[in-house]
Amino acid sequence: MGIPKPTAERLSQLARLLEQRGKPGTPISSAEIEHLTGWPSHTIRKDISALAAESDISTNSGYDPRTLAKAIKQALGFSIETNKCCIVGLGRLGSAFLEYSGFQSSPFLLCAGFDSNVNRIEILKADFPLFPTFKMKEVISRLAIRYAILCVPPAQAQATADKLIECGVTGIANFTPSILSVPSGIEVENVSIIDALGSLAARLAAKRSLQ
Amino acid sequence: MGIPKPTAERLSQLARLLEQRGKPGTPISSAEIEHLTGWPSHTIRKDISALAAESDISTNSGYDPRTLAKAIKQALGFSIETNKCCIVGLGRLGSAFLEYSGFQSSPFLLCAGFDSNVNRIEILKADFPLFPTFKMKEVISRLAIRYAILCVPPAQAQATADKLIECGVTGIANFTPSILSVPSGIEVENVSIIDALGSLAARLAAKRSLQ
DNA sequence: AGTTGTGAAGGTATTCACAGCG
DNA sequence: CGCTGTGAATACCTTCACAACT
Repeated sequence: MGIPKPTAERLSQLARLLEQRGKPGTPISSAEIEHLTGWPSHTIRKDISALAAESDISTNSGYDPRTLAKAIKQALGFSIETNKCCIVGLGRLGSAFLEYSGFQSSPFLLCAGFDSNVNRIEILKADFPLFPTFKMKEVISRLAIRYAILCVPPAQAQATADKLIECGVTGIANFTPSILSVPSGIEVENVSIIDALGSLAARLAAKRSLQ
Repeated sequence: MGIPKPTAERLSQLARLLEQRGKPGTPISSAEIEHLTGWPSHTIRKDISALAAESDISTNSGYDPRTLAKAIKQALGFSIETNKCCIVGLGRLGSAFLEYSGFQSSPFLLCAGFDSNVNRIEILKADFPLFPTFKMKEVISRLAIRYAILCVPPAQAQATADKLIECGVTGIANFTPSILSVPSGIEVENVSIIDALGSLAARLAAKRSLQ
């Protein structure tokens, strides 16, 4: 019941791939997706079958990109509601997300930024308002924000996370190298460049060892 | 044979946690790690047992943080050699990594940055040299760089990746929203804020649905 | 007591192989 | 035929339960 986590991750990336591929009219086969992504074609077919979508998704020469992308987004709940997010910590990393282009076709909406340095808030520009940290409680509850992108210095990570949770945030994308501890019911996703490089190295080492 | 991927990810984070915890002398129990991370204590014990480490790693009241951290790093190949990395694309996101503090206790060494905008290279400061893009081939092969952190605009992502691979890079941490296609033998790790938020949302939805 | 360590059981995801369809 | 779709087999990871140790 429900879509397996690894499957959901692949499908989410597949939807992005379909959009960036262009040629929305010409069908795409599981073999072509294998070539583009490296995932075996049978895995892709299984993943797609988990969508339990209508049958007009595929033809005799592959999948229809538009229909498939739509089916994926629907199955993953991307269209049901837009989830509000805020950025916390507008240093180099945090402020980089102010102009990140990837949010458009996603179910997530950036709608606030916070930093304890009032000066920064006045200098930086964004499509949504920026606030000093002491207004966090008021803004997060007023806008009903449920997700936070945490980009503060490592030493402040845990304290800031605690505060966010108190304000009603239930999901934290943690760009800090700190490991956060949170009460049950709250989810954290660690987005660490070190972990990313680590798993690259591990996979390359695994390949090496089997000749 | 070999350490399972999910286990390796948890252990890598655990090593960071042990270091940031302080008190390197006082033992830590699997129950305490469960409290800090949310991973069940039996999973942690299984993970640690996969290290096949010497027995002085644990006492009757828990694990010795220093010994455990060392054992993890060794098992994950963190100490065998330092892996050289470069940053490609020094816009907001890329330049943020120039001052990222998480590299110290990792097996990865940032040793070059590239951008096509010569002006940026002169303005930005880093502990390692920055080069214009046309020197990529020469620098990457001279320094024997094998990992790249890709931070260019999405439209240039695939072309830049192709070039990096041609230069000898075998692992790419892709911070771009683009999905890259690469030949076999090359590994890509997608580090996407959208995917991170997506998996947060999926996990929270799963929790909701089971009451 | 309170801890780790681990074989065995259970659950999930991947891979296979081939049926079915245009 | 080339393609998708899917039950069955396999491999993998997690969870359990309890023995062993201090």
